[in-house]
Amino acid sequence: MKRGVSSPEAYKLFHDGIIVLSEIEANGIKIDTELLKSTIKATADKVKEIKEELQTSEVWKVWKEHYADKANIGSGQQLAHVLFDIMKIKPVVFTEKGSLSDLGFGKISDGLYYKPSTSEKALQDIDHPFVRRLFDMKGYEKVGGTFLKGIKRELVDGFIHPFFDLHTARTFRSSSKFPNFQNIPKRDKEMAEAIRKLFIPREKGWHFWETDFKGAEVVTASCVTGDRALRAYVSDKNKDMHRDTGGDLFLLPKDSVKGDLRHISKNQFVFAEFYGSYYKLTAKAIWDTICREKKLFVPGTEIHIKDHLASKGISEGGLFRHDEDPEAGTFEYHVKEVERIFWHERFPEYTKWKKKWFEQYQKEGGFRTVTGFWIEGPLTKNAVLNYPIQGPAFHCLLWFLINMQKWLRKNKMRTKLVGQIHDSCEGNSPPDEIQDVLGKANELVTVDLPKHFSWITAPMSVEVAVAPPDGSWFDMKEWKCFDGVWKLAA
DNA sequence: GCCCACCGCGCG
DNA sequence: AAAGCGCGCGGTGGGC
Repeated sequence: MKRGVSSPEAYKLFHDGIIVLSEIEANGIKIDTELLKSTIKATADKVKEIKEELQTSEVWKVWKEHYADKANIGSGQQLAHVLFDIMKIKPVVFTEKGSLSDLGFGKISDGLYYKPSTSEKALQDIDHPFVRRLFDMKGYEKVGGTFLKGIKRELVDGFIHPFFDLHTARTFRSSSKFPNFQNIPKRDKEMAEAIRKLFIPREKGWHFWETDFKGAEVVTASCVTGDRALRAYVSDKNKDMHRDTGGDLFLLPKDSVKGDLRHISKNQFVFAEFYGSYYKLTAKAIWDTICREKKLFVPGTEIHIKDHLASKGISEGGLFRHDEDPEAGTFEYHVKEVERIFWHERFPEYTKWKKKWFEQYQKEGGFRTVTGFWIEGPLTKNAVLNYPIQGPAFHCLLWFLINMQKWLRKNKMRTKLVGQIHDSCEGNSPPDEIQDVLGKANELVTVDLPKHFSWITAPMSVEVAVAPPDGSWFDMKEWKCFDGVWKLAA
């Protein structure tokens, strides 16, 4: 295939893909409008209640004295001034862009200074009731202002019809808007419940369901890079790279790494490294976490992980300065070694691929994904190494949507696809179709997909979640297949 | 009143 | 040299 042009296969995937996405848009997704109304009210009340409470605080008094009728509790700039100038709290995190002669922290160049950040993460160590409560309020404002308001605005006859675009993402992923269906709260349980309860099956007695690709990007990375160790990890359910890497990070036997420690290893080291982070950033994030969390114990004991590391000679985090080498005996120094093991001993073939792939990009000015898309132009190194994985992982889902829709039509099913989130598909089914639909989903992913994409050289699998009849998106529980019958996993 | 950059934050 | 990838959206605040 000619460089500079996407392949006919890539074109066909997006051609068929945009049609199925338009059908999903037209289907739309049903909203519990009565619950929407009451949730909007409850959220607004909560915001009002907390705001009034905040306005009785000493901090607000100071704030008011300085800004008078210009005082705005939603202004980050004002908050920064109150906390860091008036109250003399020492800022530790700064925003990306500078400001001309602003607050005078950390000079960038003449007259240009970094601004202290007022994000929740930046302020998490300020143990002040006003600050804590302020972020409670911001949470409810986010729910009400972005999600509830967005749903209400787009409501048509009790349905919303989020758009799914294929022309915006540089990686050849999709995006969604009006409202964005791909950023509905999930991790924060209270937020998740407030919003996901609103999404209900389109007909009485039907199921709301979701199929997810298991580890979509990791499996794709193993195929794209050809790293055999990574392929072994995603192919064998008894192997676990987050656990093994956690053993290195926390100086524990691999078998003992589970729960929170595994979670930290996975999200703050393994995934961060795959996205191109490096030891100073990952070490700092992990050290901050273990200093903050009082209940992080060596599994099966009451020894805090920090004390455990101290017993191994690591009692300092380090300076985490990008212009200085870490000092021996610090956590930063230790993570540097864990990083070396990760890339040079655990995944050496991935490392070779990264080097080769980036050099190839520098020579050609572009590259082609395994799915045939041509990507070119000025890109950062991390982008060059991430795009060829992020795109194809989504293309697996897009192929799934196309072929699921084809099968539904051919068999005159009543089941409807109602949404898509990068590696998951949401649908609604009558009870008499749910078994066939889940069976077909499983077959498409495990059998048909690897036949279609010859680059898939590691097993793809689905995870399935289903709500009881009339249950909402929030009410879904994991289902598994037992002797050919899909049912509640537990 | 409109536009824009920036920040912050929700998701994968 | 770069330093965590990809999105959409709401609010603030400055400029016109």
